[in-house]
Amino acid sequence: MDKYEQVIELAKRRGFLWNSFELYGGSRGFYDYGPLGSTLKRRIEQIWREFYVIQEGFMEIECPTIGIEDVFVASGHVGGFSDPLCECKKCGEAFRADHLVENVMDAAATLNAEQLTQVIREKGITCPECGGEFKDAYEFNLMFKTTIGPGTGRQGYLRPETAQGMFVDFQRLSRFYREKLPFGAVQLGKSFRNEIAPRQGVIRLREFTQAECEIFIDPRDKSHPKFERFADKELTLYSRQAQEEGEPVRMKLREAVDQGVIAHEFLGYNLALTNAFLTKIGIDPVRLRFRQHLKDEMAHYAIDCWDAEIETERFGWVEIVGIADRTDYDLKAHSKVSKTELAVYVEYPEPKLVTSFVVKPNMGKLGPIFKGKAKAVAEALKGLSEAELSKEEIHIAVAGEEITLSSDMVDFAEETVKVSGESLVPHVIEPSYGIDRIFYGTLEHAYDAEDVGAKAAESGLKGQEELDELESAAEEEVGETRLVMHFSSAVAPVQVAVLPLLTRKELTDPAKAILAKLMDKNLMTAYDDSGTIGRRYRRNDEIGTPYSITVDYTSLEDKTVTIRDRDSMRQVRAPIEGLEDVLYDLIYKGRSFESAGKPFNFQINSE
RNA sequence: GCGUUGAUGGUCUAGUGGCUAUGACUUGGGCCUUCCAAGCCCAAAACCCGGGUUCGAAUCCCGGUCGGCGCACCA
Repeated sequence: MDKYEQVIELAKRRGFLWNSFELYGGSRGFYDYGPLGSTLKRRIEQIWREFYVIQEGFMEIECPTIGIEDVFVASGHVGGFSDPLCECKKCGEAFRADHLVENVMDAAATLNAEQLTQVIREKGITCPECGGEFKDAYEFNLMFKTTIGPGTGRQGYLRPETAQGMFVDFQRLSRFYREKLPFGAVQLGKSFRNEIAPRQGVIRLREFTQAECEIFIDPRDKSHPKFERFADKELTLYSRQAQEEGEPVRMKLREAVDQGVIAHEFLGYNLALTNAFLTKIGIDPVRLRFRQHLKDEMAHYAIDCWDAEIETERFGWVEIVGIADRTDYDLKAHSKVSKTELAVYVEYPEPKLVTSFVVKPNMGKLGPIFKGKAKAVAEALKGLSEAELSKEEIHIAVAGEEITLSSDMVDFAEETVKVSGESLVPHVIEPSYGIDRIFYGTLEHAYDAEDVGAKAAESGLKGQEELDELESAAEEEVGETRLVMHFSSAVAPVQVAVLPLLTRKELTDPAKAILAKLMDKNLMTAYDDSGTIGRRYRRNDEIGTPYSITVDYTSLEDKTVTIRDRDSMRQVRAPIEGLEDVLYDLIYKGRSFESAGKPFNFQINSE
């Protein structure tokens, strides 16, 4: 079993991830999040909200998952999100029809399926695999189609990304933020893509969760007001140049922006923010890098684009976040299709006085004389210089006809107007997170099958004598292993387990009382009194419960319990009084485990 | 979508054209247990779906579904 299999096996068994519709044989590209998975995912999303909504101030909106056609015409998904496919009659192999045609003509990408079929027929293109003939080409659109309303209804699509919601709501958002750049909004939710062949479990789904943020910024100024926060932060950058050399480089953010590796501060800040988020939820920094899109893989309108990638054992480096400067492409596209100006008015620091030469044809006189031609005459006048307009008789040519006008038919003057600002189409910085992939990443990076003997020794839980025994035993056979999910306590689905040492009423009663206290503190708590204490610790290790509380007979005497730390397996003894606050601080405030109580050195009994 | 390969309790697995289909772990009930899984007793739980061949199919054949891999695809 490779690591992916091990992680998926555990995830399935323990209620993190299940294949959807298993009862009926399943369906590819869909996964259920079980009780623990759902909780873990929600915690990840909640931390994401802390970063983007609370810290950055980009409020969350919620738009329908079904969109109308216009939206995706504007976004380019109707036209561009489909691939023309073409299958060989003989061997059945499928090819991109436009790729087949590319060699014999230019602009193959602009043709539709019908046209492509025609070209393939005319040019006699055959299967590169077997030389067979091709069937007709057809469009495979990656969007799920549906019908809105009864009957023929209106064509609708399940959204292939959440981003469009923020673009469509741009005007409303702009007013909400009192028309002051930069502003942004986020959306967390489901998106849908009818993948041709989804694989790799949760890495490529047909229904998946995105967390996207669209930040609208002033195109003339891409500095970031909080840049200093991360300026000295070192990131692993796999820039275009680094990719040529084959080795990512560690670089401080300031250097990267100064040297032009990252296009500008705003993008750089967002790389660092992503780095901070991913690290916080437990992505291993060593297995995290930022890879720059190569020129030819970047959308034509984008200025710069970086993917956060994590290393997985089976799939190698997997993209989990895309951070792009999408310029004004999206707003302009929606502006064009909706015929609405999508821009903000930006005031200058000082109003500008703009002097210009203004020509005002006197339409009251031109109209009756020139009738239908009056407009053309007026336009011609606007093109004249001051010197020409100053003459007694003004000569112009309209549609090849010489026309002479008297000077009273036009006024002109040097005019100075005060301009206090201008309309700007903002640029968009877009961090786009694939939550399901991030979810898998936290599972794989948290997963560990560790040697218990070695771990116990490391944590000082074994005596020297036993250690020696262990060493000689280790040569013979592999020691006992325990499966541990080293979730950061911020995302762990179960935060505390309460375990009476023995299943006896005098211990279970106070244990249940403690459970109630912890629940009151809003901690996700589990109670378990079945089997031996060791088994229960292991069970909780497997689901990544960071802390376990054990009630023993000493508890009855001095009102203390032990707290066990999942990773080190060490224990401290702490008073029951105030225990909920101690745990809250351990989980949310980064309080050190050693400070939580007095050391409780119970040596593991190897009997 | 094409090719290839697989599918047995919750998990991992044994197995053969033929009686009540292995085993381990897990789970539940009980016993025992004063801090790190595998002690004892009891119990629950499976041959992916449909068709065919056959006296008889979980086993052989065909199709489907799902999983792995390769090709293609991958905002």
